[in-house]
Amino acid sequence: MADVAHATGVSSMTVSRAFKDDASVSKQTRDRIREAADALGYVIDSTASGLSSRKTGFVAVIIPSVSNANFADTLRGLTEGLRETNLQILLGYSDYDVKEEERLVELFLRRRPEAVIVTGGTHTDRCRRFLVNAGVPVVEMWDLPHEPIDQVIGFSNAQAGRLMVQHFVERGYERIGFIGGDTSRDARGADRRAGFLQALCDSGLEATRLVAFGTPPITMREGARAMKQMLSQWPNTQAVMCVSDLSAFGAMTECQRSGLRVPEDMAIGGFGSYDLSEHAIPAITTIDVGARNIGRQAAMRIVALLSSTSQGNWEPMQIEPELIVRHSS
Amino acid sequence: MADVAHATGVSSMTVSRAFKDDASVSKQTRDRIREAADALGYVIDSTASGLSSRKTGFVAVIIPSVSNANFADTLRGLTEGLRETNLQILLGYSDYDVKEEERLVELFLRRRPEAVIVTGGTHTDRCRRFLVNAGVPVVEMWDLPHEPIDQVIGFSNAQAGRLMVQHFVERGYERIGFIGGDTSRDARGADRRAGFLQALCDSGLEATRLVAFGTPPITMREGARAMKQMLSQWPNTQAVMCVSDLSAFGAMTECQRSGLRVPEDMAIGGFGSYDLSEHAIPAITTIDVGARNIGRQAAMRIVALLSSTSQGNWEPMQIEPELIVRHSS
DNA sequence: GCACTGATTGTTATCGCTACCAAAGGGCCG
DNA sequence: CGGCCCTTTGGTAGCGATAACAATCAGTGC
Repeated sequence: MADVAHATGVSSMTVSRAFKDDASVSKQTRDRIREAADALGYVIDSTASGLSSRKTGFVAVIIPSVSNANFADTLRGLTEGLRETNLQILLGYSDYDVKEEERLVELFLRRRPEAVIVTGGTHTDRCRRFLVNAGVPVVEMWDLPHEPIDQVIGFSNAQAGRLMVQHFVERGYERIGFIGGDTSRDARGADRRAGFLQALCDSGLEATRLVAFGTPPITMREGARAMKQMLSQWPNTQAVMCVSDLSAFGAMTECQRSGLRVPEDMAIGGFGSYDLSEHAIPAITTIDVGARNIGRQAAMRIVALLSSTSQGNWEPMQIEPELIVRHSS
Repeated sequence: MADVAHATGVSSMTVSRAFKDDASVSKQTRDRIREAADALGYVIDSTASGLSSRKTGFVAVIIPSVSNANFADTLRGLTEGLRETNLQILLGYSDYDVKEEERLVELFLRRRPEAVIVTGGTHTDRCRRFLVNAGVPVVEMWDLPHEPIDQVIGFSNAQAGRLMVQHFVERGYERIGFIGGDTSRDARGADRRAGFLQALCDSGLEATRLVAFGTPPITMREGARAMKQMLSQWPNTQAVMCVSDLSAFGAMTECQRSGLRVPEDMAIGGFGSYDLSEHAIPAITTIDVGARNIGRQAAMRIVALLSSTSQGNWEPMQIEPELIVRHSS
C-alpha cells in the first residue's frame, strides 16, 4: 500500500480510502490511485483491514451437506442475498454431525465473522456456548428450535410429516409407512418422522411401518433398499413417505423393478421438492419448503441486523411447508 | 489473549504457543492455558495471527456451481484432502461466468490465500493476470488448458465426447445427436461437444444434429425440451449424447412421454456419473471422471506444494474419463 | 476582508498476534 | 564443578491496514 501511495504521491491513508466505497476522496484522486494499484498489481489485504477495522466481512455458514440440493439452494439464496453487500460467505458442512458442527463453529469464530448461520437447532453444549458468546448475530435455519439462540428462519419439520399423512388419508390410504435414515444424526429427518407418526395416531391408523436405513443423508440406493425391506416386511403397504425426494425416487424405482405400479399398488411421497421429483415418471408428490427463500431471508435478516439503524424485535420467521401433489400418490 | 496470559500467569507469547501444534510448550502449561481460555471464552483470532505470520490458512476454491453434484463431489474430495491440515476452504461459485470468476478471484486474493484452485482453463485476461501474480500455487482443474497457469489436475472433455461416439458407433447407431446448453459460457461443455463432433466426422457420420438449449448448467427441464426439439427436427435420430446426466434424464423422460422406448427407439448417453443415472429406469449410460478424486488430488498437490520440502516437477495430472455402459444405449 | 463551512488529505496510534532473539533453568558429561 | 545442550519462557518489534483527529484549502455570506 505504501508503494501505491508513493507512486501516486499521496499518503497511504488516502490509498486506503480510495478502496472504500463510502470514503471521501475526490473522484480524480481515486481513479489515479486505482490505476496505479492495477499497474503495480496491488491487491488490498483484507486480513490487515479486518484487524484494524474489526470488520472482517465474513458470514460463517454451516450446512449439513453440499451434495444435497436443498442446502445448495439455501446457499444460493444466501449468496444472492449477500451479493450486493460486502459480506462474504465462509462455508462449512457438518455431514449431519453435531460434533463436526462444533469443530467448524470454533474454527470459524477464529475468523471473527460478523454473523453466524447454522442449520437446525440441535447443537452440542460446547457449540451452543460458542454461539451464545459469539457476540454477533446467530441465525438458526431449517428448523424451529424450542430454545432459539438468537434469530430463527425455519419451518416445522413435524408439520411436513403431518401434511403428507393428511394427504395420504384424503386419498384413502390406510396402511402407511415411512422410510428414513438413522434418526440419531439427522434431527430434522427425525422431526419429520415424529410428525408423521403423530398424525397417523391422530387419524387412528397403525403407525408401525418404519424403515430406517443408512446414515443420513440417505441416497437413492438406500431408498431402494429400504423399500425392498418395507415390501418384504409389510407387503400390503399402500403408501410410503420418504424422508427426502432422493430416497423417494430410489424407493419408487424399486417398486417399478418389482412390478408394482405407482401409485396404484404403492403411493410414494417425498420431501424437498427436488427437480428430480417433478421430472420422474410418474412425478413424485413432495413437500416444498422454499429452500432458496430460507437462504434469502436469512441473508436479509443478517443485513438488517448489521445495519445498526434497524432496531426491530426479531421474531422467529416461520415458513409454511407446502404440499405439492403429483402423480405418485 | 493478554487476559488469558494474565489468568495463567504466563506471557502472551506462551499463550500464543499453546495454540500452535508444533510449538515448544510444556504439556502442563499448555493444558493450563487451554483450560483458562475455555473458561474465559477466549477464541484465538486468526485475522491477527494471519497478519503476523503471513499464513492465513485459506485455500481459495472457485467452482461453477454448487447445485451440480459433480462439483459438489469435487468439493467433498477437496475438503477430505484438507481435513487433517490446518487449511480452510474459501469457496465461491462463478455460475459458469468468467467475469464472475474474475470478481471472485480478486475478492479472494484480498484474503491472502495460500493457494488458489479454479475450475477450467478459460479466464478473462485480468483474471489470468491476477492468478499469475498471486504468488501462491494455482491449480486449474476439470480441464487440460493449452497454456496452464501453474498446476493442472484435469481431463480432456473432448475425449469424453469421443468416448461416447465410439460407444454409439459400436452399438451400430448412425444418426447421432448432441444436446447441450449455450456453448458461449460453458467451455467444458463446448469441449465435449467439439470432441463429439470430431469423432462423428472421423467415423464418416453426419454431424448436424445439435440442439443447444438454455444457459448452462442445463437442467432436466431443458434436457426434455431439447429432446422435444430434436425429435421434431430430426425424427429419425437413433442416439443422443447429453452434456450432463441431468439433461440426459430429462431427455429420456421426454422420450418415454412420447412413447419412445429407450434404448430401442432412442439411445441416450449422459455425462458425469450422477447417482441418478444409475437408478433411473433404464439406467443411463454415462461417463465418469471421478469428480471426488479430482478434488482429492488437487488437495494433495496443494499440501505437497506448501510443505516446502517437496521439490518435484509437477506435470499436469491427466485423468482418464471412463465410459460406463448401462441400459439406455 | 474575515470568520465559517465543507471537502479533501495527512499524522499518529493502535488492532491482536507471531517472528526473532535472548535468557533462564535443569540435566549430563568430563 | 564448569561448560554445554536442550527445553521452556519472556521481551520487542512489526505484520498492513484503519480510526480518530488535525490540517489544509477553496468557496461563501456578510
